Amino acid sequence: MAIQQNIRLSVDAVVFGYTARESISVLLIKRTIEPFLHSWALPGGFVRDHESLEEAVTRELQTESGVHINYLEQLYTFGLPSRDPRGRVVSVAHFALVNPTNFKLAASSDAEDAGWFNIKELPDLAFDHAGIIAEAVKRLRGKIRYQPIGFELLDKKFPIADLEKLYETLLDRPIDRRNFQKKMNHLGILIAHNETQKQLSQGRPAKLFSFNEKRYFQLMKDGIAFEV
Amino acid sequence: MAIQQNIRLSVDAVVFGYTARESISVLLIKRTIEPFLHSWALPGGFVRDHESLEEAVTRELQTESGVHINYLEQLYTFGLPSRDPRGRVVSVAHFALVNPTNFKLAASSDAEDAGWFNIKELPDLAFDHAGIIAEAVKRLRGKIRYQPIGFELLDKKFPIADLEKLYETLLDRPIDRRNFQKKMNHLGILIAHNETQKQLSQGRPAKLFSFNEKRYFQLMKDGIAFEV
DNA sequence: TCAAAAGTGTTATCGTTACACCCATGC
DNA sequence: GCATGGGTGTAACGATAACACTTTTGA
Repeated sequence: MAIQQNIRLSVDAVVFGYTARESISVLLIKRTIEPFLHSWALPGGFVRDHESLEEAVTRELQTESGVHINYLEQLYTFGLPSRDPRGRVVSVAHFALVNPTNFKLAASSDAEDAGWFNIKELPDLAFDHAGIIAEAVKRLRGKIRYQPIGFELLDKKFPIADLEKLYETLLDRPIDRRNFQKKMNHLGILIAHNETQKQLSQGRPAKLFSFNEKRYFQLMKDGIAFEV
Repeated sequence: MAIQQNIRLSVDAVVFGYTARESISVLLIKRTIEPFLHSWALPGGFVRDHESLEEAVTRELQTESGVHINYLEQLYTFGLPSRDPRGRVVSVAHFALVNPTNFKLAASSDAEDAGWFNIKELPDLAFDHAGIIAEAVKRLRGKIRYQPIGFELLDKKFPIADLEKLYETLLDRPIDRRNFQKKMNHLGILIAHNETQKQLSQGRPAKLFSFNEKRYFQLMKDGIAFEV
């Protein structure tokens, strides 16, 4: 009953990182093989016979860039027959969040180079990867409406302004500091610490906060009604 | 540069239908081939070399059951190496909505039988299809929080109570009729008609409504903040 | 002492919830 | 005329939005 198929399966990952200075960035790697040799592309590769999709993504991310993944979920499967010039390759795209300050990017064997690109200044990309990133950005922007966000992207302790800037970037509009703070307090996901940020600029030093993980993950499951 | 892979790709569809009497049901077909011969399973099958994933689902649904699809989106890709006893089969599951009154189910060549099953009374299912349905139900319940729902499931004209029952079923709790109506009016997605429902039970005949499609699809894109 | 960023509270508005009586129909 | 389901409004409450002055620090 074997059905002859000529379809190969790959995985790709859209890895988002965030820093208050650099805003939201995507991890890209420079290809070392044809097609699209020397083009920027999403990290990813072919799935092996005995590994799950998630194992495949994790392996590829490890070997291509050395990131520490904080969050990983499936995004969408891209299967147009024409998306890869080598023939039929269906790719299961994934969505990942990392904190870029937690590790050094390491372009290794499979990648000529690896780097962060602001989502508003992406280079030309291999295959349909620009479309995949567009979907991932949609997902990220969408998440904000029904899940808390930030834990996987920010440092363990952070000034509340960092979180606010993250929301402002994703929503692409200004937010009232006071109301934002009130709402976060109301959600109960922030824990205040008696520490202030080491000074990196002028102005009053900011108190540091961390997430109440229990409450955070509870709300992540239950969903929130949160319009900033 | 060909990489030898022994993975086959299939598609499956979780098709939801709704009637005020029968509540939310899933379309299942009875398998005519091994493995899981004579078991109930989701409609689906292998993707052909030159068709897109969506084409593959549509084709399978057509040949296996003859449904009229009103809405189709990708759900999730299931890729555990052990999910199919025949070997490695990765399945891209889809999520579909139909109005069961629009057509007659037709079990054809590929299916011994086809039928609707209430999501609370599912039979034993082939492969990991029970898990796939569970994911689809989650998606359906989730949608209600950020998208209008009903257009693809209900008749063109319907009494508002049908829509309310749909929400009550998905939310699994009672809803206040008056507040529900006010909220729907506020959203502006309902158009009242000067017709009443043909009597099928005792009581005052209900006014019929239809959806304001333009507004409906606008809100579907923009998202809604809607807590019933 | 000035510039920069952080901390903080009140009011008005809007949306949500809770709740009960009357109306049209079939039996 | 009674049982069944449909149609409709108001008041209390809670959440959201708008808005400005004071504090701490570095230069």
